[in-house]
Amino acid sequence: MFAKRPKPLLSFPKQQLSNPHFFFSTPTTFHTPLSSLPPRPSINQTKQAHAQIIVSGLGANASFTGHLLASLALSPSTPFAYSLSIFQTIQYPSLFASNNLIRCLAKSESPRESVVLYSCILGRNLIPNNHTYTFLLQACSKALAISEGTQVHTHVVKLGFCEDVFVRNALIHLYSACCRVECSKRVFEENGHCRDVVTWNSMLAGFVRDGRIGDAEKVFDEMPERDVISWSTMIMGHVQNGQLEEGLECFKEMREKGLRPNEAILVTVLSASAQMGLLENGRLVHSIVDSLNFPMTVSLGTALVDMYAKCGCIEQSKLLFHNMPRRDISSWNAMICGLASHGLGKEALALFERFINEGFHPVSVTFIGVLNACSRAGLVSEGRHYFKLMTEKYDIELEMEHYGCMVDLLSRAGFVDEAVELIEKMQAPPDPVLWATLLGACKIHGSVELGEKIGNKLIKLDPTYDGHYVQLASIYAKARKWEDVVRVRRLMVEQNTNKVAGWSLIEAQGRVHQFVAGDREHERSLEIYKMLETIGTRIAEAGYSPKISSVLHDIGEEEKENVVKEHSERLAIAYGMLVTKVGDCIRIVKNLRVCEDCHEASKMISMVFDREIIVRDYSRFHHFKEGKCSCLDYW
DNA sequence: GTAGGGTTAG
Repeated sequence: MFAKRPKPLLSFPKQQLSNPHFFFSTPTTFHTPLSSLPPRPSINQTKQAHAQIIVSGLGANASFTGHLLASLALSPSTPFAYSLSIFQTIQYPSLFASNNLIRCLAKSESPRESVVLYSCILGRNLIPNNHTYTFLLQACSKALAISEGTQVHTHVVKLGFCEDVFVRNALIHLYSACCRVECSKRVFEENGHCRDVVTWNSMLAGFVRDGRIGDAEKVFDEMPERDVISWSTMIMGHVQNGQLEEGLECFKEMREKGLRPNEAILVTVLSASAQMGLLENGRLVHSIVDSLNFPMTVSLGTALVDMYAKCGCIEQSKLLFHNMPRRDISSWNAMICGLASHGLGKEALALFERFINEGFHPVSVTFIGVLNACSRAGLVSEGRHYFKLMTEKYDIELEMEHYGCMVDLLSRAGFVDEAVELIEKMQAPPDPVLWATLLGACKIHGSVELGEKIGNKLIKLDPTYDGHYVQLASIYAKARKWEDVVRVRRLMVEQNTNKVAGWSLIEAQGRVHQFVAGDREHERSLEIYKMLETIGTRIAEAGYSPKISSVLHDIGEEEKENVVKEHSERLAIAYGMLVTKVGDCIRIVKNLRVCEDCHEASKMISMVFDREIIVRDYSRFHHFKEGKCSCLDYW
């Protein structure tokens, strides 16, 4: 019925699309001579079959040619020009051949063209079928052509394909790809009887893509059957939306059901373990990779390198990196950044040089690793050199993170004026984080005057963030300017700021134990505090005295000591001492930076109890061993 | 005679 319409329903933006006659010009010879096409090994077999068809005189047989197109549509690397040239040899293309050409277009670089071809189908009195719409909607999704897609939807309704599960699924996918998840939901809810696992997965992916994790979970709970794609969508949904624990929990549930994960799931859960610093969990995933005989692909290898580096096992990370059968730029980036986070600056720079010598071209992230490596190891002249190199030689655009590394490097090394100059010369308005970095350096160098200026500026910029008050107050505290400490603290209370609670976690006996300062919630709290006492006595005997300048409160010295003694990482270390064997390494992850006193205490604990303690703080790793820290007190 | 959903890494 559509073919009889004088004008097609669709109003395509023709100026951007091909001439419709292009598709149905019905030439009897090839539009593009076979010999002029560049050789593509992946379609060689199809070409050979094509040649056979021509040689055997079946070139004009529409059925053979239709099948040839169908096979070309299956190959992802077929150049569209080649498929088109075959299509154009058919004098009267059937719907079958036309559908397969739409399918070829859907996979091509110009999927939007498929609507023109569709329009030609209508003009040639061919009646589209369910296959036509599946391919056409797929093409509209790829082109993010919502306007054309919506018009195609009206045709679907008029032609009565609303109950075809393939067409419905393609519609749900189209709307979610074009950020119209409410429309996806409407299609999903209409004809509710007509659903299969793909329908549910498409709706699930739609909510995930839109960040509606709650709705996605509801769909996931309600779906009558789940396949590996349902699980991978849900796990990735959690992880990509920052719900790391939920992602790991979902993975665990999947494993309990006896399902085999795919590579994407494994990479995602490795990433979640890495972000949380959960070494035991990461190791478990690694053992699954091995036991299921997954090949060590670039993605899996990179995820493992990243996980071990972020969980404190830099040696294991290096070993895996060097044994990777193949690496890509991300593998190198992960390794360079990993080395940098462990303070192995020189090693990171040496690896970067090897990377260049092997012919790789660095990207923005590579330089974040390189500049971080310089900053964490105090390599000032190297930092200046690479900062220049990235723009002048590699033409990489400077981003806020690069400035962040440079400001940190310069100001911490004492070149505060140079850092200020760098910020002031920036073309884009500087992120307050840059000033906050400078403020941190002012604390290290005891620059009260500049710190005061920057601190007040930051407080004015964001009066609700407590971090700026804390930093400024600790600058005053270090200078023993208690009146100012009290004033800033009072201001902080008056402004009703949002306090970021500090926490530390430790994995032990298959569980994650998280502590906050002064925490008494843990089931073994009494023993933990007893252990804290023992630790305190033993390290005091060895010559430790508390560094309490980081304590804000205008309280007595003794009380200050108690406050730092109960910092979250002390509680985590004490718990670690309770539950691990003598000589075992204790691994802690915390969300804030290590305070000066805890850093000193950790060094002493490592010596007195002969324990290696590895702390991942907000910005880097600290390996405490035999009374020393890998950061050499430079952090 | 043709079909669909999910790809990770600082």
